[in-house]
Amino acid sequence: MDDFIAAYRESVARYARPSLTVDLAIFTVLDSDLKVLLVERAEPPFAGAWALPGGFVRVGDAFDDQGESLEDAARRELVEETHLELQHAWLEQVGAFGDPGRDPRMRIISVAYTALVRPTLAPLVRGGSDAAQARWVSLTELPDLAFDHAAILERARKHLAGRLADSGIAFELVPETFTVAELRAVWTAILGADLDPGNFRRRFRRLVDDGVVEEAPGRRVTPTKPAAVWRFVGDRHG
Amino acid sequence: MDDFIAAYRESVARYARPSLTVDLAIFTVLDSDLKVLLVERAEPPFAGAWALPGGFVRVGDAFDDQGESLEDAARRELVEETHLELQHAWLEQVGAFGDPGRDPRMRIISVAYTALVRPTLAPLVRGGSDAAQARWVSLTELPDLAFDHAAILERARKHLAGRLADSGIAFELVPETFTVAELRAVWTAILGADLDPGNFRRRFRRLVDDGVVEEAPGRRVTPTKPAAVWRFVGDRHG
DNA sequence: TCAAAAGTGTTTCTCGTACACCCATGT
DNA sequence: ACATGGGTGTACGAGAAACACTTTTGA
Repeated sequence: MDDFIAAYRESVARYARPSLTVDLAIFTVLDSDLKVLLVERAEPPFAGAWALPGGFVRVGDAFDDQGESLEDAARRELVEETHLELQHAWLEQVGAFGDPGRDPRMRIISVAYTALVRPTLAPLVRGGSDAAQARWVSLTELPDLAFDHAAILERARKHLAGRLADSGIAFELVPETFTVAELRAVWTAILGADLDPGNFRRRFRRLVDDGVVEEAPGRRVTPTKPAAVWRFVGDRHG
Repeated sequence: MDDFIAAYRESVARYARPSLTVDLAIFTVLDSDLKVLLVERAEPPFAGAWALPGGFVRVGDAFDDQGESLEDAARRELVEETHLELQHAWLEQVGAFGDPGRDPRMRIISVAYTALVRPTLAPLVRGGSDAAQARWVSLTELPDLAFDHAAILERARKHLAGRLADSGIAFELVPETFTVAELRAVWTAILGADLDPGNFRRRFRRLVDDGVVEEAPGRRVTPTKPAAVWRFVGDRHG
């Protein structure tokens, strides 16, 4: 069997190989507005331009160590680029982007991931070592992005919107306890469209009936009538 | 600028590169049953086992030629593996699969695509040159698959089901002209659940009202009451 | 005339949408 | 007391689901 493997490594080696990266569309919601984490590139190509954080995947060819998985690479980059404890943050693959010419240096395949960061943690991101700076940018005021990152970001945003209704991702973007209005703000930010407060409340009540959320002690301090506070029940990765 | 590129090709070359393939989940509907095209592997690893058709992506590092795009590679494999004129078949990316160890030879990243073949063409597939044989296999009687192709196939099937309602893919799996019952058979095959004939007919009528389908001349020859025949209007890639 | 499938109608329930309205509270 | 946002009620319509029913054909 090892003979076969050795022989085939030889034969397969004839095919040229691309470089492999992961790029991350890391979202949060601040001020009822969907924002994405961008880094300013310090080095060419596209030095000085804004880009999605990302990096090369650690790849090996040893029989017993072929390197890290794509998702592990994405999580590693997520932690490195934010300097936060986000090992358990929600993260999902968006797809592969590999058009020739997308990186002028060489053929690079990028596997894109989307991740979510709680707004309570969002202000604490410090930026990675290899990037000049990192910044939360509203999707409504995006600068020109390096490479094909504008396309990646657009696909990531659609991916997120598509998963909103049938997964618990909205709960990833509110504090541990939250009000109905706060959750609705997340939905409107992701969908980019207003939702009727009354109708949203009814959907919310269904979640309560199903045991998905439960009332939490305490109330929000507000300049007006204080809203009830709720908590998400169960693992957030529905 | 070329200096930069040269310098960075050098620096980036430090990162090991994986091999890159595309794998295809090619579906059709035969006898009201969703089937996928499998090939019997002629060579190790997994010689003799069934697998999804696929192959290496042509990758280059020349400044002016970085090789073919992922989708081009998928289309090329689609034609090569079926020996049919399917350059314009419906085809969509499912995602990237790159777990270490998924191929025992070496680190290989596979970008999975789903494609659809019209049932009228399905019996004509001859199989690729590198595979022992190709066969349409019902999803209900799948053999063990090579590599992680079982996982890829499952994701592809879900991708298909998710796109059924909001895209015109069902029309890709019926002849140019079709009856309501034939289209319903495609839906039930993809969803794996029965649909009420009456309710489906009403949904269908809505499509007629919206101008998505129109009546076509002729009737089906059947042993019983002949059904009206319809035609899809507009480009099929909604 | 009979089976089989095409095609229609009806009833019920759920859910989205729009919108009016009451209620509680901090200022 | 009053503005503000929390929270409730209602009415309409689209559409899913279940199912009975009529119609049209070939055998």
